[in-house]
Amino acid sequence: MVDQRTAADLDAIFQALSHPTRRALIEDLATGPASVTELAEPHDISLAAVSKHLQVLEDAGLIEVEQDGRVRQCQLEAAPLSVAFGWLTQYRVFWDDRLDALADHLENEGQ
Amino acid sequence: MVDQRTAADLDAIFQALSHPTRRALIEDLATGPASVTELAEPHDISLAAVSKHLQVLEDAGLIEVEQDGRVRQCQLEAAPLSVAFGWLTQYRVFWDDRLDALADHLENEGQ
DNA sequence: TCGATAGTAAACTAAATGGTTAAATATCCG
DNA sequence: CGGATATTTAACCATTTAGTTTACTATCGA
Repeated sequence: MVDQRTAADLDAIFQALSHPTRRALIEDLATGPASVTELAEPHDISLAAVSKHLQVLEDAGLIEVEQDGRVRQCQLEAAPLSVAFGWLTQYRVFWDDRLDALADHLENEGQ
Repeated sequence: MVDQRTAADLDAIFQALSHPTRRALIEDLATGPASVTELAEPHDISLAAVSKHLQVLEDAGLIEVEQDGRVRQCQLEAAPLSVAFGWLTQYRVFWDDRLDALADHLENEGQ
C-alpha cells in the first residue's frame, strides 16, 4: 500500500519550506517540543503571524500539536521531509558527479 | 570559497519546487535540454505561463538558458537542488535512523 | 471570582502568484 | 521581401500569502 498523500503533498511541503520563518521554526523544533509563545519569542513578528505559520506547517504535516491546558505543544514531525528528500534524491546524480567541492562544502557547513 | 548565495536562495529554491508544473519541467529537463515550446507541449497551459515558470526556475538558478537563434535551449542546473538537499539532510535523523546511516554511506561514496 | 496568560479568529491590507489574451520582437526560410 | 515560428512583454484578473490590529475564548492561579 503506497501512501497516497505523498505525491500531492510535495506542493504543501515545499511551499511550507519556502519561508525562512517556517524553516527557522522547524530548526527550533528540532531541539525539542515547544509552545507557540516559546516558538514566537525569537521572531520579530506578531504572535498571530507565528500562529499562522505554524498552521501552515501543521497542514503540511510537518508538526503535530498537542493541546495541554492553555498551551499548545508543537512537535516536529519530520516524515514529510523525507518525501521532499526523496524527490530531490532523484537528481543527486546531476550534481554528484560534477560538484565534488560543493558536496564537501555541504558536508562541513551543517546548514 | 563558500557560495554566498546558498543560504538566501533556499527561499527561492523551495518556492520554485512548490509548484507541480515547475517540478514537472525539472523532470523533463532531467532527460536532456529542451526548448521552451518543447517543454510547454505536455502542459495544458499557455506558452506564456510556461515561460513564466521557466523564469522562476532560472531566477532560482535551477536552469540555464542558452539563446540559439529564435530558440531558447533550457538546461537543468542541479547544483541548487543540492542546497535544498543539504538543508533537509540535517533532519534525516528525525525520520529514520537507518536512512541516516545509508545517507552517510552515500555521502562518502564515489571518492 | 478575577485578573493574567495562551492562543485563535476576524477583518483588513499590500504584495506576490498563476493564469489569461493580445501585442511585440526577433529569427528563420522560401 | 514576407510569412511563419519562437518567445517575451504587457495588461489584466482572481486568488493566495504574509503581515497587522483588535476582539474573543479558554485556562490558570492567587
